[in-house]
Amino acid sequence: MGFQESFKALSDNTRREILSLLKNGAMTAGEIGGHFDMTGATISHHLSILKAAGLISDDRRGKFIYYELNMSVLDEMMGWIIQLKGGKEDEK
Amino acid sequence: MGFQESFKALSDNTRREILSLLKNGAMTAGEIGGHFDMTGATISHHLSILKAAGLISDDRRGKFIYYELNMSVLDEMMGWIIQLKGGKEDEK
DNA sequence: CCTACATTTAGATGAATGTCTAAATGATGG
DNA sequence: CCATCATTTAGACATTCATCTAAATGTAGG
Repeated sequence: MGFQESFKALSDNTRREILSLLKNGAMTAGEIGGHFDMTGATISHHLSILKAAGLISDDRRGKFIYYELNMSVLDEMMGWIIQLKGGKEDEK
Repeated sequence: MGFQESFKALSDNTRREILSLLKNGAMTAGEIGGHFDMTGATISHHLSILKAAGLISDDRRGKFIYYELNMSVLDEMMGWIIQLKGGKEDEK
């Protein structure tokens, strides 16, 4: 992991929209795909990037795989931004 | 502008390091470049991306161009993350 | 088992990205 | 004006990325 991966994951509109969808609860890959004009393969690719970045987790229930938001990486990103805004006291 | 541009700007290690350097105050392009093992042209390119994203501003003083952190876009990014973490009340 | 459905993986393609070298622009001071 | 220094712009190149189509995997139900 690392910020490189996290920010890169968030740097794509489709992936940010996927995260917004998941704000309201877990969804299957198919449900997510239904909100976009892209093939399932492309959605699956975006989901794998979000997962590799630790921004979502998946949970297979029978035939479906449910995806849901994972807050901890978001918290780390917020921490990085806050530290940047934090002022002149902390060198490096 | 837009989040696409902002997150993309932050998705590169060099650019995040540049922002960290600027946390302690404005610096010239040359000073910034001195912290990296890259040509000035490459640093200039990164600075232009950060500037296009609104994350830094520049200020020419004679022979030098000073760059400094700009907080407002960082605030917007934080806002986006907070809203994402915010829970189920806000649809969209 | 076999079929159907949900999702991923593999491979291809065009566009975007990070980096470099070389040349151009801008500003200063003799 | 001209030489010099700081920085950017232009053009090239290898790599990464988003997307697609086609094929593979995994799971459930008859």
